[in-house]
Amino acid sequence: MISAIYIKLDEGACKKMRVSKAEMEKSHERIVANAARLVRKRGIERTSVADVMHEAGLTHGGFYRHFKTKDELVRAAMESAFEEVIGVIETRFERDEPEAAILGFEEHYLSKGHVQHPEMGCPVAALGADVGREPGGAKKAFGEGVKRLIDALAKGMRGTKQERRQQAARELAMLAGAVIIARASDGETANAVLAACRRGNPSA
Amino acid sequence: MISAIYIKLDEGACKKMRVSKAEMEKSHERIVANAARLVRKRGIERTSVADVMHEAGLTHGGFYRHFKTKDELVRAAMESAFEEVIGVIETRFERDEPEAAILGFEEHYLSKGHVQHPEMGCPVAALGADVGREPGGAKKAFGEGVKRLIDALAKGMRGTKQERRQQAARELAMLAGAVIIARASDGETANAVLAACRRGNPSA
DNA sequence: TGTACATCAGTGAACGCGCGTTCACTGATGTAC
DNA sequence: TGTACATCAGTGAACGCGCGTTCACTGATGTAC
Repeated sequence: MISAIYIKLDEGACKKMRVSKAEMEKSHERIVANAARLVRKRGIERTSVADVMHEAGLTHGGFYRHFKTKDELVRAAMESAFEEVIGVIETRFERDEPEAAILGFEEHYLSKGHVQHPEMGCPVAALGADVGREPGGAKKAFGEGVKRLIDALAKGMRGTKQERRQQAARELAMLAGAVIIARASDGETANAVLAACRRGNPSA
Repeated sequence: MISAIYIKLDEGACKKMRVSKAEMEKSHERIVANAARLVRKRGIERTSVADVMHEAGLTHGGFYRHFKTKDELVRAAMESAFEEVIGVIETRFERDEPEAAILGFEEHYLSKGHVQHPEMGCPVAALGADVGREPGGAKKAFGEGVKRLIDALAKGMRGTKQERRQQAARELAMLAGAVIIARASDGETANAVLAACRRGNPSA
């Protein structure tokens, strides 16, 4: 009798077995996409491999068919997040004049929405501090992403190539710094800092 | 014979017992000072209560005579770190003219030394991202610290009180952002961003 | 000032928990014939 | 195209580890008389 019940439960469990290559690729993309979301939301340390796999609709054991270590996943997630934000900038350049595109991006960057939703936001603000404490590999990937982000922003600046790059680097530093401060502060201080960093403000 | 050896070891162990109030206060200060150093170096999550106590010359069990939770320690450490950096600014104001003091502080902030030694540096750059993910209490203390830091910096700015505050907020955001990016990037990108944020640079 | 006793700072073992990673296993997929 | 078999994506239990926190204990400190 007990044995019969056991068998019934076992049949009901409906284990997923080997899937096709195409399905595996989809799984891989889901894992990276969810990791990119979760590491930005909770930070690298507080994002567990098991959580990422669960959000991707899988169980933790299968993780190592896709990545050798958690660190490798983090790098992939970071690169995906940089792609995302650079994509946002480039879409703006396609729609608007360079200067208007940059202004719009900056406004969006300093918005309440971006402050409250790091999971869909800039990896510089969300992961910079975390990556600073990780060993070598992540820093190289992060530096690469920052470089590309600066290059994207530089398109909307004025002056020589070097001047535009420097302007973009300063702008990125200020934007990321402001959002990090806003996320870490009470509402009043957060709003004051965000407002001060907007271009339209009186003493800009 | 074995029993005799056991007793000998036990005597040699020289357990520390209850200490005087003055000594306890010293212990408390050592705990906070080491926590302030370690959380900035390794981040809040990677700093364990046991590590902090060990660095303070104590064992982990005694921690709860000083703080109710790790979170309480983190808040105390944060406040101590803010005191430290605000102290640095005020010392500069005592020695130099306001504008020179600010320029000197900014140069120091963007220096290689500050980038490489977060444990003695600004808590905004070191802890901002971490605090953003902590529950309520820490954010209030952080916001308070940021406000005081902005007020200190505002003394070296020009214009009305509001303009000076806004200028200071923008400056702090840029400085913190630049150092966070520099710490998280490879050497080349790090230097480029730091250089771009220095006042003396050609397109500033 | 001296004595008897309660207090409590600090110790170190122990707790439950979540983590990254490993592993034996399953059975559909992919391939060689 | 059909068959037999090796491969391997995904499962879920298990591992060792470090963490925050608790606890029984120790004996010097602090206090009441």
